[in-house]
This record gives sequence, C-alpha cells and structure tokens, in this order.
Amino acid sequence: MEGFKKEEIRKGPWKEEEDEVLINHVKKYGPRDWSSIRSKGLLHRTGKSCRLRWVNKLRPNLKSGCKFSAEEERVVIDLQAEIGNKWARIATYLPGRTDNDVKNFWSSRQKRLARILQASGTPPSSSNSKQQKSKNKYPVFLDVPTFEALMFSSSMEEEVSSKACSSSYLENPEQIRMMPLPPVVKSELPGYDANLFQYEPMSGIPFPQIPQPQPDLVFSPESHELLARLDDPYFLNVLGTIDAPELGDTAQFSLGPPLFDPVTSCMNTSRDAKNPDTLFDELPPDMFDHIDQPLPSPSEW
DNA sequence: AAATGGTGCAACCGCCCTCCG
DNA sequence: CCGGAGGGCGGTTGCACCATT
Repeated sequence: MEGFKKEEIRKGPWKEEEDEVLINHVKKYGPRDWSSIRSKGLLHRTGKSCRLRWVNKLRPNLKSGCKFSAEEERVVIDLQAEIGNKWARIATYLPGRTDNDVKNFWSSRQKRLARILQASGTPPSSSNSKQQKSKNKYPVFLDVPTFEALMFSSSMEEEVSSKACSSSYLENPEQIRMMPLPPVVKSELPGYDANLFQYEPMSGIPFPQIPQPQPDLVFSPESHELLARLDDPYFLNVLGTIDAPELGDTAQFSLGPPLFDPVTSCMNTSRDAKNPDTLFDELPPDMFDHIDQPLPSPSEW
C-alpha cells in the first residue's frame, strides 16, 4: 500500500479538475490540512504541492498575470534592501502577490543586471561565461541590494547598458543620495513595520538608509563588509564603471499606477512602448508630499 | 522561416521550524 | 526530551513564449 501510494504521487502542471478539488477542499476546511487531501484520496499530490498551488495560483485576489507595477517594484526594491531575500515577508506588503512572484521578479531583475554589467565590461569576479545561471555566481556587490536597487529600474537598465563604461554618475555619493527616488508610501503598506524603515528627510525626499545591523536581520559576511563600505567613495567608484549620464542630475522616474489597486495595476501589464513598465519616468513633483505620515503597525490592520 | 537567446512563471526540492503525541 | 509530521520558505529548475537575428 505504501509503495502504491508513493507511486501515485502526481507532479507537474495542475489540471483544472485538480484545481477544482483543491478549491472545494479549501472551501470546506479552509487553507489547512493539506496532507489530508492526499490521505483522503482526493488528489494524488503531496500536501506541500497542494499548499503551493493554493498559495500561488488559486488563492483569491491574486494578481496573477499582472506585471509588477512601478510602485510594487519600488516596494520590493526597498524591502529587499532592508530585510534581504525574505520573499514571503516582502510579499505581505504587496497584496495579491506571492512570495514566488516576488522571488521571480527579483531573480529576473538580477539576471538582467548581471547581463548588463557584463555587457558594460564589468566582468563577473570569477567567471567569464556568457550567462551566469546561478545568482550566487554574480559579482558580490550584486548581492548587496542597496546600490543596484537604487541605480536600476527595468527601464533604466536598458539605458544604462547602452552607455556603459564611461561616466562619473556614481562618483559622488551625495549624487546618489539626492536622487529623486519615487517613494514607497509606507503608510499604505499593510503590515508595515516601522522598525524596518529608517528614512531620513532629505529635502523632503525619503531615502532608505543603509541598513544597520539589527538583531533579527541576518546579512552575509560579504554583505556586512560591503554595507560597511557604502560610505567609501572608492567603493562607489567601483560601481562607477556603469554609466547613465542621461539620467544625470535630472534623472527622471516614472510612477506606475497606484499601489494596491489591482485593477489599474493590471492595466499596466502590456509591453506597449507607450506604457513604460517601470519606475523612473515622469515623476510628479508633488509625489513625496505625504511621505512622513504615521504608519500603522501590522497589529493595527 | 528557422534558429537562437532572453524572459517570465509554475512547480519542485531541500532545509528549517513548530507542533504534537 | 525526543522524534515524526506538517507546513513555511528560499533557492533552483524546466518549459513555454516571445523577440531578435
């Protein structure tokens, strides 16, 4: 019997009928007791597989098929810089998004960046292969989210890649600090944890401070070292091999549809050139006006 | 039109934690 | 206290689709 059961475990793409069974189970018992789905003989899937399917695809109010809006990108970038690869935690700030979504988004982004850096003549530290398959093989500084997150949106990356290797865009840390980043409107983030954000008002522009070591935050030794060096102009010069002069002092940023509006957010999913899919275009001048509002703690929502 | 490469996404794997008997 | 089961989570893989050559 055990052997029989083992052989019966199904893998791979889910069929509609399986989805229906899973949905019915959740309707009856709620999103729990995943393993009982198999033990009852309802599905030949592992409990894990069922849970994953529910969480990633069948759960209500998912924004499946929707490209990340500019604001969502911004949230991910900020939070990744703050707390690292805690995708599930980051996903809690993005209604309708799953940890898998966030993870995939970030992974795609990392791949793009790696490719751009290679094209721009900044070779990976220990490999000369065309394409790095694992992000663990990327240059170490790519694992430090802060800078690359600030320097590249998906649209900026394309511009950057075409202007590689010449400018001083990153030479001055102050320039970076003064970049008019579109803000994450923390007050609108469900589950917002004020302890995770340390924004300092700089001419009304919020800027995510370099994460300070916190008891519950774990950075790799490399990250610790690199974070410690972020104020080092020489370190910045390393990144300065990437050029985006056209962004210059008046770098423009785009704002996507309002965050947490599944309808409008979903309308921004096409790759229409008229519809830039990214941050950093046409930044409204008053967009930072409401940043420093008090933020609800997770317990308040 | 075919080949190639990039991208996004669904799903699996393995590790870890928590809970419960 | 211990061990097993269940579940959560981050990392990885495989594949389909699309754009480019």
